[in-house]
Amino acid sequence: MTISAEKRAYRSIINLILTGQFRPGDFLLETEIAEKLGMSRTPVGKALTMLVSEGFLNKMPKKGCYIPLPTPEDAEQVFFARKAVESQAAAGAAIHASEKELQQLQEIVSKDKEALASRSKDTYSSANEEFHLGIAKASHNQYLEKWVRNIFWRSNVYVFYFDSFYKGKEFSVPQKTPMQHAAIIKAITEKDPKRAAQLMEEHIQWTYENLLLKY
Amino acid sequence: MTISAEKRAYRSIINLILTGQFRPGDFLLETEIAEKLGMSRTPVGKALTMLVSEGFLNKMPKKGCYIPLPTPEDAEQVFFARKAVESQAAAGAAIHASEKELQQLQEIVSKDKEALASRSKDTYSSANEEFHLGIAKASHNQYLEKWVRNIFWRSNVYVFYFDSFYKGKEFSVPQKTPMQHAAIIKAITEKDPKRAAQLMEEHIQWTYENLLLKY
DNA sequence: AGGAACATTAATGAATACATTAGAAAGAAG
DNA sequence: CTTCTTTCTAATGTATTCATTAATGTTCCT
Repeated sequence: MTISAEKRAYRSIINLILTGQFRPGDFLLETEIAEKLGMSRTPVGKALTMLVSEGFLNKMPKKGCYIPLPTPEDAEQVFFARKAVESQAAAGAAIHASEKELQQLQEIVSKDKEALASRSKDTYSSANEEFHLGIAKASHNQYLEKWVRNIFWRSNVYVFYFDSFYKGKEFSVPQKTPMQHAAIIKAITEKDPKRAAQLMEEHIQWTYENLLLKY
Repeated sequence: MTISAEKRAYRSIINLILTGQFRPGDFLLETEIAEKLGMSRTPVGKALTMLVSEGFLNKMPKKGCYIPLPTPEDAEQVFFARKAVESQAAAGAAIHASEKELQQLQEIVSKDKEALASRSKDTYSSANEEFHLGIAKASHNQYLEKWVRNIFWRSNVYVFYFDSFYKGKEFSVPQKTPMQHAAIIKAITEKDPKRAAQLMEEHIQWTYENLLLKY
């Protein structure tokens, strides 16, 4: 089973951005990416089209696609939107999650604690992504799941962007994160949608305010 | 200023679906649409790619794009997702709407009442769309706005699909809609985000339950 | 008749070729 | 030296061509 060039392009572009090889404000040239990935412009163009329609990139007609510049206004929009969709994804998960999914979510809490101990940014990042996307998946709502995935990646641009100011300093996992995650999972397991939503909203708000402290 | 072929294709495809020329389950053939619109497959392909990534169409690799079949499960997901994003868009509008936007929203309430009087489906549809998308725009949150637009169109497929069972019968505008709309606008104007969100959620829930009665 | 192997076809997936245009660069006028 | 105009270029926008494949139909054997 060979993966399509379009999907490869899509994944690669996201990686290039999240690993900082392209930075906010940069234009992503179809021609350049196509060459780098050893494919034609066609699949690259479609991948860029997707990323634009997902709000991950902006586009200027006849000019190209670029990574939106982080601004306080956009950050506020991103985290407001995250609260909206992720809190309701958590509520949905409290209603629809299967036993197996609840079990998997429990395991993520353990990973969280390991990440806290390891003080490794990659480990933390990975556990954090599993948590948020795992809940989205457990909501069994394809629309919410898609939106959560998109806005989560978009918000990661902020996390990585601000972290770049702190290169060299020791990475500090926010201490309260694992406890907040655990509390959310608990509410979902107890099938308490209102509480799960409330806790998720507070958690994201807390993440946002934590980010603002870095200005 | 000439509009791009890609945008024309995008608009046209949405119209073809919402006007019932393509029906749920149908495959949208690039080649057929390209011919119909007098353009090549390239811009049509990109338009389809967008619609898929917006959740408006589904896609099977190497097979094509099709309009998802309406199912009770999907309808529940659509309206749950609508409640999530539209209620928070209403909250955002209560916080961020400009004076001019508030004025425009007020005018829509008048249109609503005219639509109720005219008993015209098109007039009602148009006023309804202006209301929901107008609030999304007034939220000044580009992510919520995009999601609201996408899920609103998706939910319209349901409205039109179920209405098709009632061809020939007189179209009846839901009587309570204008009052609900007016109440939401009032909350937004009074800058009461919590109340705006609550009312919007109830309005969408009511719309959903009304739809279910048609089974 | 039934079904496995093969051929046909009609669609998407991808590469290439061509058209258009925004922006840079160069040159002319003031 | 600045500013306006022109030219050039490099990128996107679109069309076209080639490759691949899922679906269907056909043949031939049992």
